[in-house]
Amino acid sequence: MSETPDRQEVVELAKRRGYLYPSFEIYGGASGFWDYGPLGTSLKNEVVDSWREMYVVRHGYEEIETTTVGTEDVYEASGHADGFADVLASCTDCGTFFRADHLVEDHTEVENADGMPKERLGEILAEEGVACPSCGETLDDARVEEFNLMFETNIGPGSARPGYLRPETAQGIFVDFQRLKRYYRGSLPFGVTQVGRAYRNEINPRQGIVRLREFSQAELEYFKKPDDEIDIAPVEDVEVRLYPVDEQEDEDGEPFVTTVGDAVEDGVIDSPTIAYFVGRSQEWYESIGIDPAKLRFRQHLPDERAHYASDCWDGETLTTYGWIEVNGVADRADYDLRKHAEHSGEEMGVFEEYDEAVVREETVADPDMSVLGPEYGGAASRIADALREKARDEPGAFGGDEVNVTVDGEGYTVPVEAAGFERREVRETGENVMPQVIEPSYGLDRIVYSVIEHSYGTDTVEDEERTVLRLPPGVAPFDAAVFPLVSKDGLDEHAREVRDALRDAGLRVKYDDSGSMGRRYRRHDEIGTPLAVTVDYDTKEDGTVTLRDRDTTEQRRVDKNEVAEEVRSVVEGV
RNA sequence: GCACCGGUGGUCUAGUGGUAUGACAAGGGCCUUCCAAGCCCUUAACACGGGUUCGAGUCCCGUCCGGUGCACCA
Repeated sequence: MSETPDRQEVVELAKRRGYLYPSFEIYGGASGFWDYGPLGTSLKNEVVDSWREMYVVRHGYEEIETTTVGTEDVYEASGHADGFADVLASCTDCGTFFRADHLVEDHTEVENADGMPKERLGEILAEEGVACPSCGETLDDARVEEFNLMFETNIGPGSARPGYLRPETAQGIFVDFQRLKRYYRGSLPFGVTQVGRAYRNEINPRQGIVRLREFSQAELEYFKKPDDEIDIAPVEDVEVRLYPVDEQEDEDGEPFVTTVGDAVEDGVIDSPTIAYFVGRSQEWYESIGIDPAKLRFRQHLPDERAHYASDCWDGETLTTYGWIEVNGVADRADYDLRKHAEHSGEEMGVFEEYDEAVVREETVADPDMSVLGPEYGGAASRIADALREKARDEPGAFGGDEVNVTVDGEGYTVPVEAAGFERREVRETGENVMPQVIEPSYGLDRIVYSVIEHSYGTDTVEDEERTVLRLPPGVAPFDAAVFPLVSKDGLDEHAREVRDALRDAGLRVKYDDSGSMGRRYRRHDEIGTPLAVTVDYDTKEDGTVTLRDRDTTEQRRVDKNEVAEEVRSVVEGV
């Protein structure tokens, strides 16, 4: 396990070296908002690139980009408008927050307090003399306020139409589902990804970059038939640390390490598809520098599941903030598509053809209303309905000259010719199914922060302590640094040529000729640059440069014409 | 949101009412043949807004930000 760093030192380094900046710092800042500096942006881009490499490139889960502002309909359908808009009552004596509707329901005769306006809830609390469950003081002067975690805005001038900043990127994919289903030519399963910002107006975010009001998500919505499961074979041997509900509820319960294959076989993870994405997540985390000893997957307890999820496994990393959630693999079932189908009236299902068409016999009645109408007057249409029902359920009743039905306790006898009874063959080639959704969703900011913490370390080089970010070469902000041994005798010009050659080869390179060699090595150790290329007097003689490794500090000589390939083979892990 | 503590150059820091100390870092120059060397010069701070006072980094109030605990986290 990597050492546990001092958070102050990590945050200080991140700010000082250009990884993370508090937003609007010159105006005092605002909690829950952080900017990425040049190095942070580069690191985050590398992390996002490798995420895309995994899902978009290797799995073919193509990426879309949807708006960050959504209309009210979207979030009414998704449940966020209600789910996010709790009425909170805060005790003026001890400051504790409570759900006002829960207080009213639990402590008075009033039922169905959910959805009551805040004014009414406040009145009830005062009238009924409800006491604060925390300190016992009466809540007659409690502050009762609606708090919606979604940022609200207006679409167009005035306040005609409310809009919300999206609280997750997922809804954009669900809302576009009909188009996406046509894009994938109507066949399940398929996956759609999105990377982007989401917004939650947290009550009091205080954990640095771990709890943000504006944050970046990378989400995959994997749409499948109810009994489709991804084959776990590619990840069955991947070792994962799991913390299922049983272990969490058991006093002596502990997370344990197993393989994805065994987790499915032993029924620890019900859904092979969820297990597959847990395995892929594990592999990906290790590739970007998350310490596997500080990584686990914890199953949500039933009462912490989101309103849409039937099962959920969270990836968690151990940081100086404790275990923090960095991703969730949630079984959203058909919740979202069903809700959007209901609210929009649109068909969200996918037509699935059977392997073989099913042919079955159907019995139907098509009553002749020109006979029934004049004969039975006002009862005619109900009699017709009864005939249709009878044709379906009791076809034998149509065998004679007449058929009897009962409507509202009164019997009617109808000539069988008027019933329009028919036996016919029906060929069913398939059915509409509502896709089930498995959603792996990643919190990029927390992941980037975890990578920084897990990479942070100190060691001793030549009796001097140094700070080093042991970032995997593939995600480090710079691929290499280029130094002239001294900035005279033409070595500096030579070094700039080497820099330019590396840049032409598509590598991210920083040139540095300030201070001593040792100082430059330290600078780049601290920001995690994996390799340093030094141009010295021998370069002029034999065309070789030294290539110095960040982690071992070992050096070797490489021909300057081959240095680009050498660097590339390290950063690409070949 | 409540309570307590804190906020001085990029970083760390001295400063108990009289125009802010030092170090490191950074930039320029000299020097320099591979792991924070040396010399010269330079840049650069009292979180913000009020108040008390002849005078406020210092005392008071409010706000913002951070830390810790409580609460919140669909």
